[in-house]
Amino acid sequence: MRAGLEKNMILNTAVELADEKGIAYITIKSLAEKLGVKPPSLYKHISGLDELNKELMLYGWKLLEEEMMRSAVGKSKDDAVIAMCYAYRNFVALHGGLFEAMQWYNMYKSERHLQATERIVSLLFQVFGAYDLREEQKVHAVRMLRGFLQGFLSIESHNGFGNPLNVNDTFDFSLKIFLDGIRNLKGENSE
Amino acid sequence: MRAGLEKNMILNTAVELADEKGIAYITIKSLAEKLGVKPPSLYKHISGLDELNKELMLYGWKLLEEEMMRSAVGKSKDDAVIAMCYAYRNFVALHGGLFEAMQWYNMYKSERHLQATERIVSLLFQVFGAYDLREEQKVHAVRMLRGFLQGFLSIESHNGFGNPLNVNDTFDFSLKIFLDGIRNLKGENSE
DNA sequence: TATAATAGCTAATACGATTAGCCAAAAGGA
DNA sequence: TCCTTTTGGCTAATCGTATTAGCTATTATA
Repeated sequence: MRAGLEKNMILNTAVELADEKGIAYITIKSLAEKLGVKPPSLYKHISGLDELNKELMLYGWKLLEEEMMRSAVGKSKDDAVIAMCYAYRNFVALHGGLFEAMQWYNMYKSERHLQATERIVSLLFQVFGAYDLREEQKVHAVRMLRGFLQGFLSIESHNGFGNPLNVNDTFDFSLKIFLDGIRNLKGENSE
Repeated sequence: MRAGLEKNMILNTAVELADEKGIAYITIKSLAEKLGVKPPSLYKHISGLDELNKELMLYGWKLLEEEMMRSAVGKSKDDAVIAMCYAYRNFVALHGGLFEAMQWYNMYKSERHLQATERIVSLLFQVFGAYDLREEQKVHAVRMLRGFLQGFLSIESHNGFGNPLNVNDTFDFSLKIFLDGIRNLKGENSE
């Protein structure tokens, strides 16, 4: 009987592996084992470990995009921004390993990767359209938020915040400072 | 004649390798080659690739700490914060590979790593001491800044900001929003 | 039912990390 | 200076994982 592998099954298994044990445990060997198959069999579905990691990265960005989009449906301005940030945060909480993979493969700056992140950037950009901002202010705002989210969530997911103070509160605190700042820009907009 | 290796020479060479070509190029093989030595020779100085990566991570945090500290000497409040953020940014610009290594080895959450980052956190915390903030507000502020810097600089160093708009401006924009936000907290301090 | 395509397997290969064990260079003391 | 010890670098061997080659049974299909 055949195992009935599919590329998607392999990807999903890789995601599980990464989320459970960390990205370093994504190996052909462990994947094959988890799928109940011998290592060479995987090559009938993927070209190698490298492709797999890239697929994983793209899959992660796509999933994140969907979550963020879904979270912001029917919301605008601060509500939308906050919803999307929380969606990102929940995503990382649920998919720490996948999130790592998304970062790690930054290294291999590829066109596809840029496109994948670009979609999320557009999403954010769209939400900031509801604020009274100049174009370049929107770009700055999106970049700032991207940077903060990526760094903050990376640290959080690795338990890098030593202080026992509640991390949720810090997240809210940060979003508030950010959104207050964006709101205050309006006044400077007609200078 | 002996090659006269030293652990520090190996570390420095690894840093060069990482900064020039990326963290993935740090291998025993390439290191040995760059040092004009055969791979097994390295084991007389280091216990293996894993230790090397950990040393690299610690070395990076130490270097960054020094740079940040140096940058803030004789400064206080906004000036100090801005100086330290720029020191961080310059560090990443100069040591993209080392910065990657510092992140990558987050994976191996170790006591030494926590201690290494803790020193930088204290540094920031100390600077925020000059603001009129409650203790937990200081913690929040430091965390927010850490998150932002790590994420933003990671994206920047991988050329992840597609838009041609000047990235310096975004950095300044972000610091301004952050510092304005911190300053505004004062008013809420006695509630 | 015969044929073609293909998924999974075993065996073989490649390559980097690491270990074992040898030997000459350096260091240090008489 | 000569002897002894330490040690750094080397070659050869081992190990582990990725990947390829080539076979065969299963599945799809005409």
